[in-house]
Amino acid sequence: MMQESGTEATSNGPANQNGGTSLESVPREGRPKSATPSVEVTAVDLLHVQQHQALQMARQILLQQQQQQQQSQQMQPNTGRKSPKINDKQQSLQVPVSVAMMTPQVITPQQMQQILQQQVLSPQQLQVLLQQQQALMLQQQLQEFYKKQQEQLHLQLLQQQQQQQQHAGSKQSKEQQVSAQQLAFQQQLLQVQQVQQQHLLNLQRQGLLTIQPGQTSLPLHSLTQGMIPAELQQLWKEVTNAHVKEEHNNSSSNNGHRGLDLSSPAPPKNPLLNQHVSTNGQYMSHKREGSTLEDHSPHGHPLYGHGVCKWPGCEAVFDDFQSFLKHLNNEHALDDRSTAQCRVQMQVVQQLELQLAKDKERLQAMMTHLHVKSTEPKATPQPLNLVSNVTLSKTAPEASSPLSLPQTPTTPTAPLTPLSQTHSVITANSLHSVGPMRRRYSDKYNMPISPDISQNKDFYMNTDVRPPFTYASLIRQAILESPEKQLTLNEIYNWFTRMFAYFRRNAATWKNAVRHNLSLHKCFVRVENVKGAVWTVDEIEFQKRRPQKISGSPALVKNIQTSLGYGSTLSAAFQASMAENTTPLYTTASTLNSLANAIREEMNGAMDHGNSNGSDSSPGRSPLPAMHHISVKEEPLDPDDHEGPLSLVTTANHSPDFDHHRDYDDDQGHDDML
DNA sequence: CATGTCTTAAACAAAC
DNA sequence: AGTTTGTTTAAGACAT
Repeated sequence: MMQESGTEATSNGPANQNGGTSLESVPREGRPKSATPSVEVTAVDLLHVQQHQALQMARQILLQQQQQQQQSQQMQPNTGRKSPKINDKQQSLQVPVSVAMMTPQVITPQQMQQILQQQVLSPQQLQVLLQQQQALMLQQQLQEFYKKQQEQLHLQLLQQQQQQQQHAGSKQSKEQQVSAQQLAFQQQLLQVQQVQQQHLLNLQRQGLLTIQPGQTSLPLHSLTQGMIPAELQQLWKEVTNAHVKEEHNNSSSNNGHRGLDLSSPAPPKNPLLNQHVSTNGQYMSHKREGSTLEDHSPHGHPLYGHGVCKWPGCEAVFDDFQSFLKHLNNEHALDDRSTAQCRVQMQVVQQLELQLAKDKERLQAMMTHLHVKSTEPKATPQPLNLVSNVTLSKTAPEASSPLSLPQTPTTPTAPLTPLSQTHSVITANSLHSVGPMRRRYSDKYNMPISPDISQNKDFYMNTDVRPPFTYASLIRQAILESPEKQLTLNEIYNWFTRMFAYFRRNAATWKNAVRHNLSLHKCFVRVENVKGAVWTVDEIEFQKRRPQKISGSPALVKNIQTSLGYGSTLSAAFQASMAENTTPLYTTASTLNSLANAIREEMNGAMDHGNSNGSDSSPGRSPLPAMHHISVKEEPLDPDDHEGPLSLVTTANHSPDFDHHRDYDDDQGHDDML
């Protein structure tokens, strides 16, 4: 119980950190409040701040790129591809002012275009950026709309008052008119509020905005804060007024005009956009269901749903479709505003499509890359194998050549891409996500981690990521990397900390684990020494301890191959170690083990690793309780002595005094070595 | 669901 | 007396 929580805590900690340092970090974290202009922290403010952050980032990147570009193409007027505005970008970057929007947060289409084209942002970032842009634009339109409404309302009220005062007893008709107008405005106001609320809700659902439920109520005041009435009014006029005839163009280009609509909050009307968004990325789901609803509307008009006009910012309510159509024709006809909206929307869609295309492309590239790699994995491991050559003892065949080299464990080989994998299956797993740790293990069971380790050496050395290998694998690697294939506990510790940034923390935990593993696994053989003891690896045991699942996996083949070529390699290793250690009795003992095991291995041949062997391997190791304190674990008194090979091993090094005496003498003899 | 592996935690003991 | 090194046991998470 306690352990569990503790476990989770420790394991989560690192995971989180990883997330934070890596891509996951979307602009939602802590950010300075200074960005918020208004005093009270409202939902809108929060939104702004978030957006601001994201945009800030994007802008910075853009700026940098701009500078670079400028440097490269300094005096060139505008080679700009599309618009001549490119020159202005520098400006607009710092104070971006899009046509209809005034707040600095908005990224101009050009900027967006650039971001997209240059792919300076990750897909996720882009996603967020786009979403936020949309949200922001909506927000702004809402602001403007509301502002305008308020002002008009004010005006109306004033007028009304004046009129009332002046013509105290004037005609009712006039009064009625006025009050009717008033009512209309109030209604509109209400609508706006609704729209806004919906919008906010949507934002919340999208994760763009995180506020407590209670806060959802509209901070209308804040919306109007800091706005310049005149400008707003004008803008609003531009955007809202103007009625002409045919809205058909719009409906025909229907898909195009909706991104920034005020009505976006309302259930979606534009399936296309939704599609894009959803195809594109992760945030969607939310408005999906809604869209189908609108089919209810008799004619399935995309701008009409639930008796509400869904034209951006309209939300007028209609009892029947006819009146809606009429309204549509009258209110939302072809004019500057509409076209402008359409244009903007088109751009949005374009960008989304562009992004989608890019992402698709990228995905394709990734897939092909990984595929290719999986087919020709050999290419990578070899050059990198300087370090892992020790691995040879296991991955015999290829290693034979590097064997001659004295390993240089410490030299940081220049690995390829850090994330490249030897075992490149294209599963999400193989992208060994930085996140959670253990789950990946099943794979690595089968695989020779060594190449992977060496390939990603730099990566693991510098990144606080938990390596996807078991302690046993790592320990083995550490030991095998050592010149003498033996390490003291402390040296193992050091290897861990040296090779993995991850193991520079929580020392108590992982050290305990290391010790535990050393003791637990038969494959680690402790050889005593004056100074204490060194640990060696019994390759055979190591191999033995994880056969089952191998079936089918390429690793299996490799393993089998390995085992076949084993004898020679091992003997080579043996020779090497012998050469290094002049008369190391203890070494001899352990190596002897290996050798014997190797022989046994060869005898058993390929089937050894398969399943047939399961019978002898597993029983062999478990029932050996007694002889733990003996320096060489190879239990001489193995109950099931059936296995010929094993008994062979046993005979080779078992005699009790062999251990003790020898240890003694050896130690002294070996001190120099150590 | 049973089983095996891996990890983490922790108690203990012997050696340093 | 405190630390290191080893050994064990227990238990939870995962994968098969």
